[in-house]
Amino acid sequence: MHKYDHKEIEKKWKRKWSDEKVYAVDKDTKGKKGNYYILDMFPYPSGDGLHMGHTESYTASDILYRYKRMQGYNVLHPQGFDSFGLPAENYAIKTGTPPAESTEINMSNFFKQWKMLGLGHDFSNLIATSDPDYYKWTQSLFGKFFQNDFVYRKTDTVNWCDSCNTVIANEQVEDGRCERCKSEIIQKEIPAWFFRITDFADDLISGLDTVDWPEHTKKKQVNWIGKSDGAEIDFDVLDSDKKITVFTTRPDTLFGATYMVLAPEHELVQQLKDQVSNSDEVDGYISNTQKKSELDRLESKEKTGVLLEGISAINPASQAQIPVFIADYVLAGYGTGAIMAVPAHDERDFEFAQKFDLPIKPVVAQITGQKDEPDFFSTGVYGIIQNENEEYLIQDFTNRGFYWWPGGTKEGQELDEETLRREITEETGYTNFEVGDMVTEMFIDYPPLKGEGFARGRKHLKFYKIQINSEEKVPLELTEQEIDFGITLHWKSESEIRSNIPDHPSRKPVVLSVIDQFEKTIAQPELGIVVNSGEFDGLSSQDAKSVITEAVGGRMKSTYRLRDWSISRQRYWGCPIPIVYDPEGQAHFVGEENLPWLLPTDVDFVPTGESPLSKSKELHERTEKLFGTGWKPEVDTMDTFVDSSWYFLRYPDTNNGSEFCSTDRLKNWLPSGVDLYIGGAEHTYMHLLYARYFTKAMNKMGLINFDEPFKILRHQGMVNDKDGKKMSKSKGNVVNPNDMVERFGADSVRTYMMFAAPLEDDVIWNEDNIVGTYRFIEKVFGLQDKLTEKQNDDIEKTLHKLIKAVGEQIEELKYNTAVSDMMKFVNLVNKEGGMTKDQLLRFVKLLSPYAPHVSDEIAESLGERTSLVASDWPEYDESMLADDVITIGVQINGKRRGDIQVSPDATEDDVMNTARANKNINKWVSGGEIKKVIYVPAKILNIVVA
RNA sequence: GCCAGAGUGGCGGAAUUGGUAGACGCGCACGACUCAAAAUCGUGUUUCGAAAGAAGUGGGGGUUCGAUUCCCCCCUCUGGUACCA
Repeated sequence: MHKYDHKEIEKKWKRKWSDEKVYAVDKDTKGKKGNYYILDMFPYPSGDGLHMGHTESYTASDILYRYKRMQGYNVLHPQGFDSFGLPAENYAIKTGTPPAESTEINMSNFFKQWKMLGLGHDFSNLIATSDPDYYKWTQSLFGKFFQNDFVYRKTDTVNWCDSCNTVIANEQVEDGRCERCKSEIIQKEIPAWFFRITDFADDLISGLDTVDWPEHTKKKQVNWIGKSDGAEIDFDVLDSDKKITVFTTRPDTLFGATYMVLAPEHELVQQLKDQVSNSDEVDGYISNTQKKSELDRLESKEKTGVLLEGISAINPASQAQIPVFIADYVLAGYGTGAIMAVPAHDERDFEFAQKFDLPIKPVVAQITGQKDEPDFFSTGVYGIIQNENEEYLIQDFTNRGFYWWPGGTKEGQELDEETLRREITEETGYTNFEVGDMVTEMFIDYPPLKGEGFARGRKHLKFYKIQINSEEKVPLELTEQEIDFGITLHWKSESEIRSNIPDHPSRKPVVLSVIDQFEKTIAQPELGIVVNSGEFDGLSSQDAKSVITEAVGGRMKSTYRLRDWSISRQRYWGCPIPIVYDPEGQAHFVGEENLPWLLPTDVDFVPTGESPLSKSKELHERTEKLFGTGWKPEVDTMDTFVDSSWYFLRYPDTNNGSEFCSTDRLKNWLPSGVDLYIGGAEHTYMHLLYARYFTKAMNKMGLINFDEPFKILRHQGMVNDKDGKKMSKSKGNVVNPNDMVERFGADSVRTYMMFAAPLEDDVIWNEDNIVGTYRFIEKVFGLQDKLTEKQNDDIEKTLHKLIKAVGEQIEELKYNTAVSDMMKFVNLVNKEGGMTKDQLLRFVKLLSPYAPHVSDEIAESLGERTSLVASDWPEYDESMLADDVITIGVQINGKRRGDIQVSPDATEDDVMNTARANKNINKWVSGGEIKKVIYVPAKILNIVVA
C-alpha cells in the first residue's frame, strides 16, 4: 500500500531536480518544435516575502512552461528581482541597515520560497536590477538614449515637504499636507531628466493592434495616452500686442467661446500685469494655487478663479470682446495652459460660467438617435429663429403633443398655418417668428415597442430634448425664456420623407438640407450641426472644425494626456544616472568604458533635502579623477521603472559582459518579443507602457528589431481572504504560502490555486476548500494500488478525450476546468476499479504541470527514469473521441421534458421516433397538434405543440 | 461622474457562433465501517411541493420554437481614474 506523505515526496523531488539540473536551459539551441519564452513579472523583494498572488501567477506560468517543454519546445522561463526601490531605503533610514544588505537577505528568502513551490524556473538565469552587472546595462542604454536625444533635462514641479526634506508623491499628500508629518506641502521646481515618451504616443496606440492582450487592458492604455485631435487658435488681447493661444478639441464651437481662462502659472499673467487693475487679488490667487498640489487642484469640487480686470480678448470668429480669467481648473502643463471657455458645450466651463454669471451661447445643435434601425424612424426637426432681442431661440414642440406642418394635423384635426401661429403666440407670447428660418436639430427614433405605438417615440424625444453637446441632458434651463417653434415629421423611411416634403419655397430647401446633413453625420450621431455661428451655420460639427480653424488662422493639432516621463529621483537606492557635468554645467554621458557607474556607499540615508549621492565624497572624487577638476556628478538616481522596462531583454544572456544581450541570443529567444507575459492588471499603466516605450525607442535606435515587448499578455487576479477581502498586514488576514505548503504540500497548494477560479478572476483563499484538492491528489496516489492487467475501453476512451481537453485548456490558460476534468477522470477510474500502468503513466503526465512532485513520484514507481518534465506530452487518437451513443434533450414548447439516447448518426426521423416512443415525452405531445419540430443534431429536439 | 469588468445553489465556481442551467470541489444530511470519534466509502443535496408539477442565472421588459448567453431600461459590487480643454 502506498501512503501519500507530501512532505517526504516533495523533499525528495526538489533535491533530485536540483541535483540533476532538470530545469537548466540551453540557450543556444532550438527545441524540435522551436523556442518559447514565458515571462513572469518579476517581484520587488520585499521584507514580507512572497505572497499568495505571486504564488498564483508563478504557478500559472510554470504549468505552461512544463506543458510547452513536454511538447518539444525549448522554453526560457526565467526569474529575477526588481530590487531597487523605496522600501529598502526607508528601512535603511529607520534601522541604518544598508539597502544592499537587507535586499540581499530578502532575495535569498524569495529564492527559498520559489524552490519550495516546486517552480521549474531556471534559477541560474536570476537577475537583480540592483546588481552592478545588471545596472551597467541600464546605464549603457541610458547613454544611448542620451546620445540619440531621446532624453532631455528640464525643470519638473514636485510636491515638497520642508519638514521631511524630501519629495512627496501625489498620493502621500492629504489636504495639502504631508501624510507623515502633517506639515504643509509646497510646489517646488527641480531639474529632472525626461524620456521623450510623448514622441511615441501614436506608436504606443497603434502598436496595440499588433499584440494579443486583453481588450480592456488595451483600452485602458489608449485612454491613458489620451490622444485628442483639435486645433490651436490665437486670441488677440485688446490694447496689447500679446496673443493668448489655446488648444481646443472643439474649434467648431469657437463662436460659443464667451470667456477665456489662463492657468495661474501662465507666463502671460505676469506679462500683462501692468494692464491688470486688480493685481493684488490676482497675486493672492496665484500664491494660493502654488500651495495646492496638483491632486488638490484636480479634486477641488467648487470652481474658483479671478477675473483679470482690464484685460479683454477678442474672439477671432465672432470678434466679440470677452473677459479673461485665471483659474486653477486650467493646468499649465496641459495643452497650452489656456482655454477658450464654451460654457454651452463643456461641463466645467458651464459650472464656472454659472458661478461667475457669464453668458452661455449654444452653437451646436445635436443629432441623436440610433443608427442601426432604419426600418422605422421619426424625425423631430427643430426650428430656430430670432426673437425681438435678436437672440437665437430654439424649441421642440413635439413634446407638447402636436406636430406642425401646413396641412398637418393636430389630434386628427386639420391645421392651417394661421391657426398654428396663433397657438404658438398664445403659448409663448412671441410673434415675430418665421417658419423654417433655420433647422437645427433632428432625431432618429427607436422603433416603437410592440403595442406602444408612437407613445414611446414621443417619450424618447422628450428624453433627449434639445441640447447640448454633451451626454448630459440638462441645459433645458437655457431655453426657458426662449421662444420656440418646431416642425416634426413622421414617416416610415428617409426616402418617404424626401418625397413627402410639402412644396414650400422657403421650407423645402431647409428640410432637404437637414436630411443631407443627417446623412453625413449619421455615422457619428454624437456630432451635431453648427448654429449661431454666422456664415458657418448649417455645417456639420465635424466639417466645421477644420473650416472654422482655417478661417481664423488656427492650426490643426493633436495633444496627449500622456506626459514625458520624468525619471530623476532624489533617492539613494536606485540606478545612478551616468551623467557628469563639466565646469560650464554641460551634461556628458560618463562613457561605456566607465560603466558600471557604481552607486557609492559612503552616504547617509537620512534625507537632507538633497539627493543622498550629493554627500558622497567618493563619487565626487571619482568624477574629478576621471574627468578633471571642477566636474560634478549627477546625484539623482533613476525611477525604478527604468530598470524594469528592459529586463526581459537581459534574460536570454544574463552573463554577457560586453553586450546587454548578444545578437544571436536575441535572435534565438526574441525574434518578435516575449511569447507570453503573465502579471497583475495593476501594472497596466506604468510598467507596461514604459516597457513598450523602451522597446519602441530601442527599435528605432536599431538595438533590437521588434517593437512590441510582449506578444501575448495575460493577467492573474488578486488572491483575497475567505471573505473576499484584500489581504493586508493591517487587517491581519495575510496568508503565508510557507504555512500552506507546510500543511498541504506544494502540489495541493498549486492545484487548488488553479482550480479555485479562472486565472484572471480574483481567487478566494479558503482553507476549507483546499482539502478537496488534497483528497484528489491522495486519490491519484492511491491509483498505484489499483493497477489492472486488462485495459478498460471506457477508461481508454475517456483518457483520450482528457488528453485533448487538458492540452487545449492549458493553451487557453483555463486551468480551473482542466483540474475539474482530471478529477472527473479519477472518479471514473475509481468507480471502474482501476487502470493499467500505461494509462496511469499517461494520466500523471497530464497532472504533472500542476502537481509535479507527486506526479514524478508515481511515474518513478511505474518505471520512469527521468522527471516527467523531460518526457513527452501524451498524444490522443482522433478516432477514440467519438461516442457510440449520444444523449439528446427533448423539449416540448421549449421546456425540457426528458432525454433520449440515439446513435451519433441518427436522422431527425430516427430521433423523432425515439422521442415518440418515450412514454414520458409522448404524453406531452399526444394532447395536441405538432406545429413545428426543431432538431439541432446531437444537441436538442424541440417539438412545438399547439 | 467617467472608463473597464462582474452579478448563477449555503459557499468557490461550470455551461455562452442562443440548444438538457448548477459540471467539479467545499459544506451539509443520511447510511456503511467503528465500542466511539476522526478518516474513508456509499447515497442524496437549486427552491417550493407528498406527488404531479411549478419557479429559477441581480431586477424589469423585448427578440426567439428555445435566452445565464442577444437587445433596451434599471440596481448592486469590484477595479481603474480625472478639472486632459
